[in-house]
Order: sequence, then C-alpha cells, then structure tokens
Amino acid sequence: MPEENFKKALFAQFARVARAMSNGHRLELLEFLAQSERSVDELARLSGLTVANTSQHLQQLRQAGLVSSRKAGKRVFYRISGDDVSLLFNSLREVAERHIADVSQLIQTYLEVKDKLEPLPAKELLSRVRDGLVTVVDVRPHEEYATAHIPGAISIPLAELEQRLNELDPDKEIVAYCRGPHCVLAFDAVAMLRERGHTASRFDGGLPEWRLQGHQVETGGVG
Amino acid sequence: MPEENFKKALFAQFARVARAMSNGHRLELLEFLAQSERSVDELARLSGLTVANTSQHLQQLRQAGLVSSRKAGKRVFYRISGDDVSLLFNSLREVAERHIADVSQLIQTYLEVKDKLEPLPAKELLSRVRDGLVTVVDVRPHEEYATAHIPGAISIPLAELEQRLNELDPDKEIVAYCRGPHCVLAFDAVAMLRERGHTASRFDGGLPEWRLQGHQVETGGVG
DNA sequence: CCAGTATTCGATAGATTTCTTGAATGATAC
DNA sequence: GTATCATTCAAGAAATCTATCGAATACTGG
Repeated sequence: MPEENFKKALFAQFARVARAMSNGHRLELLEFLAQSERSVDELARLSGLTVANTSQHLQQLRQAGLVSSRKAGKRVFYRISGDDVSLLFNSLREVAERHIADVSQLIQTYLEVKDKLEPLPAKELLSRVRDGLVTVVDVRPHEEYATAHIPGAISIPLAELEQRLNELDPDKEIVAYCRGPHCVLAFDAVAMLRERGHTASRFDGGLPEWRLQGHQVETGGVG
Repeated sequence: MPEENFKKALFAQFARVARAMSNGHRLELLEFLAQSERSVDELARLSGLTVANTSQHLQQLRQAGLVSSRKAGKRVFYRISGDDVSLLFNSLREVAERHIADVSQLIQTYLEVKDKLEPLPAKELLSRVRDGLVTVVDVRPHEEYATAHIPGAISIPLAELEQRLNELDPDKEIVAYCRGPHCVLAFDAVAMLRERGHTASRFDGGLPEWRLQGHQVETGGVG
C-alpha cells in the first residue's frame, strides 16, 4: 500500500509545520518577522529570550519553511518566507479566537473592555486617508516604523504620545495602529487620546494585514 | 507590564491549537472529520490506530477547539467544529507544499507524475455538470459517499471501478474526486479510466473544499 | 593577523508527548 | 439485573522538546 505510506509521509510533513508553530515564543518571533526582516539579536531583545535560545527557535521555524534567512556582514537576518505564512498565522489566530473559551475571555478582559470603539476596516481607513480626513498614527517603536509603515502615517510610539499630543490636530480624527489585531499599544493609544478629547479609533490590524490586502507600504524616515 | 503577560498568554493559546495539529495522526483524523461526522471506532478503523489511542488524540483536538463531539446511544460522534478549521488545515497544507522541499518532492513523485492531467477547478466542474456534459464519480468508499457528496455524483469506490466500467458512458467526460487535493484515489481512478480510453480528469479537491466554496452537497443513497 | 562581535553548535537536565496496556464508566439489550 | 459494547481513564516506558551553558565558527575593522 504505497498510498498509505504516501499519505502518512505527507501528513507528517504538515505536522512539522504545525509543530514549529506550537510554541508561544516561536509565534511571537513569527509575528515580529511578519512586521519586517530582523536580525537574531534584535529578535532576542524584542522577545526577551537569550540569543542562543532565539537562534534555536529560528532554526526550527526555518526547517519548517516558515522563515528564511540572509547573511549580511556579521549578522543573519530572518524574514517570513511568504505571504501564505501570514495567512496561516491569521487562520490560526482566528480558529483560536473562535473556539477556545480561554482566548475569547482573555481578549474580552484585556482588549474589548478598553475598546468600546469599533475597529476600522482597511478599506475604510484607506478612503479616509485619501480624503485627508484622518491622521494615521503608528504607535510602534521608531525602528519598526522605519522599516515599513502605512503610507502617510506618522510615527509616535506609545511612550511618546503623551508629550507629543500638541502635534496632533485636535479637529481631525486620529486612527492608531500597531502590530496586529491583538497588539495592545493601539488600544492604549486610543484610550488615552479619547481621554484627552480627541476623536480616535483603532485600525483593526497591523502592517502584515495591511499588506495581505494588497495595499502599498512606505519605508524609511521618522515622519 | 500587563501587556507582556497578555501577549504571552494569548500566544500560548494559539500555540495550543498549533500543537494539536502537530501530529500526523491527528491531522489524518481531522481530514476524515472534514469529510463528515464520525464515531470513535470508525475513526480508529480508518486511521489504523487503537481505539484508546484514537480517543486520546480526539480529546486533544477537542481541547484545542478543533472538533466537537456529541453522544448518541453508546457512541460518541466527533465532527469538525467549523469551516474555519478546514480553512486552517488548507492554509497549513499550502504553506507546507510551498516551502518544504520534501513535501513538493513527495507530491511530485506520487501525484503529479501520475497526473499529466490538469485538475479541474470547482467552478468549471459546476458549469460542466449543469450542462450535463460530465459524469462525476465519487471514488471514496460507499459510506463516505452516503454521508455527503457532490450533487449528481455517482458512487464507485476505486476498488469497484474496474468491474463497473460498463456503467459509464464512453462518450461522456468523466470527472473523479475523493477526499481532498492529495487523496490518491482520484489520481488512480483517472489513470485507469484513461488507460481504458475514457476522457477523464480530476477535481482538484474533495468535499470539504467544495463546501468551503459555498456549494451545496447531497446526502444519502448509493447513487 | 588580531581583537571583538554575532551567530550557531553540542551537550545536558528537566519537562512533555506518544503509545501501550488494562481497568473503569455509561448506555443498550436481553 | 446482568451481559455487552463503545468509549474513556490511568499508569508507565520510550522518545522528543525546551531552555541553558560554554565552546566553536564566521565575519568586520583596525
């Protein structure tokens, strides 16, 4: 029965990919990589893991075909190996959200409570940007903004937001975004902006989602 | 830093779902369940696992929210817990295919060589069925056909195909399908039909894919 | 070539999975 | 009530995974 063996072998390979995603740290690394290419030490800093540990996890991701790497000078840069990986990640996120009680509860507790605000779909955001009706604020750290951001967005990391409120037009609607649907930075930003009397809402997604929908991204600068 | 904890907790939950899919046997069970609801002993027979072992795997799938169960008489029937699970499975399959060399090679060796034939997309199949141009053959076992099949398809399991060739109109195109994109039954069927002079092709997917695209299914009978 | 830095490798201990076996639970049929 | 069948639970051995450490490798700049 070569058919049986073929099927088993195939599914074992699929399982390898799933196994690579079966660890919270690796998923976190994957989310960072979905934002942009990064070196091992950056990733280690971002995730709070040791460098050696980060390296090992990255290698597992690479063996599963989820990320690829490139050597430049003394660093190795990792990146997500395709849009289909982002799609897989989102698919996983969606299933988890819908079917696991713990997840919905976590989200309820930490996010939706803060977020009376309905999130904004990408299309809507795009049209408001085109009409010049909104100020788009990227609340991620400056480095992440520099590698890629939504066109026209300005960079104000959450930590700086309070001091830089004067830069924002109080009569214009503000839309904040960060890394993805569950990134808390944007939630906090919106909460604070509303307290200060601004009209603020949250873009329901991050750069990976923006890109997946076929929209352009902008790079460089500390706009 | 409640944000950090929230994120870790969330990703740990996502990881749980991935972990449930990180075993070949569980993926196989999941594929069977994507076809239709089944009892534990059926699944054990289909997968070749012991009943106890099957039960354990099913429980892991249930804890991850991928399947649900229902008790009827002395049996427990399991089913996939939503279309999003099929989507996740397909997403996983796609990433594995695209990025892992071993997988492409496996597929190349066992499937594509047999399949000079281009597979048929669902839309195309549907229109040919409407025009009455094709005979659609379901080559899965009778029981699987009985629980759900593509409307208008007739049931001829691969094992019976050779003896029942006379039932097929030699002037009509034949389209064979089985469980999904990598199910070998349909490949073998098409290969045999072509040898015998029929015009045959393969539908590129199984019932789960058919359903995901919003098409109707038919149940019962041994058409 | 050498010092310094970034990354990977190898080995280890401790935790988790997988599979098997045998017994326990729950529902049906006589 | 008892026998029977489907499923689940429980416990143990073998295999695998995770995190950590120190050492090895590869590159840059001087």
